[in-house]
Amino acid sequence: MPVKQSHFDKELFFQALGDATRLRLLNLMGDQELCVCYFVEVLDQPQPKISRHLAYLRRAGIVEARREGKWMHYRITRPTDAGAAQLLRQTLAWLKQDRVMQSDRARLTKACCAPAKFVTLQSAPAPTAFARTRTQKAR
Amino acid sequence: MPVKQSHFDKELFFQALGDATRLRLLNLMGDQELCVCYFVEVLDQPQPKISRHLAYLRRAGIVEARREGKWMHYRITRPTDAGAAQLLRQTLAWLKQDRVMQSDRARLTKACCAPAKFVTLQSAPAPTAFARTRTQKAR
DNA sequence: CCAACATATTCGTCAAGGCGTATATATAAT
DNA sequence: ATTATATATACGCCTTGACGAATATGTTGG
Repeated sequence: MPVKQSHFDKELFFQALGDATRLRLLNLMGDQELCVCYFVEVLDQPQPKISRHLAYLRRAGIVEARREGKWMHYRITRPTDAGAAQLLRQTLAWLKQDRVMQSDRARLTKACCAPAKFVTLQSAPAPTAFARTRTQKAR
Repeated sequence: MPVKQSHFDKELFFQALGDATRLRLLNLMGDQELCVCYFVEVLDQPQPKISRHLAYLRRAGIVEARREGKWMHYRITRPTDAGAAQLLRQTLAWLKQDRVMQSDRARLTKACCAPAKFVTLQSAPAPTAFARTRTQKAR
């Protein structure tokens, strides 16, 4: 007898990927957890817009959020569906080849290594990947 | 010096995949060329609806069309962008695991092997994959 | 409690796109 | 030419979702 397959919504999955801002957000997250303020800073877009797109990705089951004090950290989730997981991985790899995505990542690195230069990031928590390279201002 | 990358529209690509009907159409095409009337028959949806979705896929550069007399044959195109091509291939493989997609394929096989049973398909050209298995009614 | 800060949500507006219905176009057959 | 057949497009209606602006929520520190 066949195994009851979890009904993964492929339509919703692709719709979530069908927006340039959301693709840029996913590219920035990549493998590391990121705080909202970094998205706002790096993409230079209004904070409500960023939050709305993150909420969309969350509803689609592509990202998860974790609260740490005032800050919200978003990270990419491995979808329950194996096919979706593989497609997502491959999509992220695809994005890395994109010019715009590369420069986004470059700006993120800059912001993470020298956040004091950005007024809005002075007290932001550093992403884990960069945590060791800076003095820890946030608890 | 870097090679000038063709600006493949990833947003449009994913949007094209973000619709259940279009996914079903792509699944039916798979690797073979198909005539519009088969889509209409197998999916049991109004013909204008099918045509509109095929037009969408065409605009997105995912399928190509070929006219043969009164009939239009649609087939999946290999996208110019290598990453998109791989994602598309993988998506098609993913679809094959889906219940609905499997039953769609089963109905297609039925329609192709015994089209005389379907009034609307009596004079339809058989897909190439099935051409040898039937008497050729269409030129 | 209150102020400051980070983030989320709401609201009104607008464009994209899905649908059914009707109609137009293209080709073939008579 | 006319008619039938296959497919495409146009129209009106409706929903989704993207946006900016304003406001609400949640958390920390005084």
